[in-house]
Amino acid sequence: MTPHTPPPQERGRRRRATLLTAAVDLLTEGGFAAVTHRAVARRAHLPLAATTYYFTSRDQLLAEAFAQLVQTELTTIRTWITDHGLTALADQIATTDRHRQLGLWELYVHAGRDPVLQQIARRWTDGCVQLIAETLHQPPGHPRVRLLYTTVSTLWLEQLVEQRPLDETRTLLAIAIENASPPT
Amino acid sequence: MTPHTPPPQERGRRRRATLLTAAVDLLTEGGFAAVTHRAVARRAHLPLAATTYYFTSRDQLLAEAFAQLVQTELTTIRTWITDHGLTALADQIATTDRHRQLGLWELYVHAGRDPVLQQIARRWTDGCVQLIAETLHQPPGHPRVRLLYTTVSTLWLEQLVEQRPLDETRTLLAIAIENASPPT
DNA sequence: CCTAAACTGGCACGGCCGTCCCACTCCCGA
DNA sequence: TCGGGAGTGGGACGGCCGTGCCAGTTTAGG
Repeated sequence: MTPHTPPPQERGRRRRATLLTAAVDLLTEGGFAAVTHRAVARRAHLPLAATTYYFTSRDQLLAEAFAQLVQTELTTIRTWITDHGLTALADQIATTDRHRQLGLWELYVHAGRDPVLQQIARRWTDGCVQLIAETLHQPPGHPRVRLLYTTVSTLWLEQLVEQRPLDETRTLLAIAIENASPPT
Repeated sequence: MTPHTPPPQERGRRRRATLLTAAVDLLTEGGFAAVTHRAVARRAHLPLAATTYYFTSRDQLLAEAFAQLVQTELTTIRTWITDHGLTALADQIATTDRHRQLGLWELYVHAGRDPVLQQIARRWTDGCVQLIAETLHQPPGHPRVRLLYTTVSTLWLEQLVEQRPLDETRTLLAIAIENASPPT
């Protein structure tokens, strides 16, 4: 009857992907509550039933959207860091679409109540730590890396939510990076 | 007609407080979406219309509940730190009701989309920083304090959402506190 | 004591929600 | 070529939502 999993036919696979993208967009725009079957279908220019045809439930749709968002953001950040360096991350946060990342954090927190999402949340953290480890040329397990990540993470979220003046964030970030640099 | 503000009469003021408490409870239990007029009224053993009588809208109710939650949590943590020290904060996180704090963070992130909540979110951050400053006997503006807060904050949220093994959190927290201690 | 304001509580409207259902069309493989 | 499963789409059901309405009741203050 209903696949709810990778659909066998080409057109179906494309449709599923379209729905997922629409879900991610809505998530980033209106957050969480905006991701309804109807809204997703409308955004994807597909009939309402398509959403229940390709996804068992709204929860599954949300989970997959979260996973996709995590994936996308991680690669975006990786590119940015490669191009501009870790120190400039503060500006990246200010530059990039706030809502996009607010949606990510919204789901991240929600993951605390949902084991399925929790797994994806861990992937997000691991990915960020990994990224910082690469930048610092240190193993991901090292406390220095881990601690720098915690600082980056909070500054990031704080910037998104509270929109404090940017220069303070920049300063703190610079200090934290300095502290975390290997003694050589 | 409707006060929507501090009600003049005693009974009314009590009722309003009851509704607020009920809202906080629901927020912590089911998160965000669980705070509906009907649910709050039911929880407070009051008729549905009481919620619209004492609060202009659901948004206002949520905002006040958030403010109360922030207030409560801050004093709780202050007490804990005074009694057990900053290092033991990791155990506090594990001990205290997870859902209660998940609700707080949920609203914190949501504050990124709502200017009214944003103000309360800033109060939360400021309160935490202040707390750490007191513990370290240093001015709240000092980068050391600020940076220690970022670490504590992330470890806290991470513990709540991802439920990683506790000892790693404890270790990292200890290192961070060590780093942040004044050189003397 | 009595009147106006504060408060109560039941009710209903309109809307959006997730999900299910079913007749229909298309396209792949035998 | 043709049968059947994959895919489609329109509609409907039951439920919960926020909010407005209003006749009734209580209570403070003159």
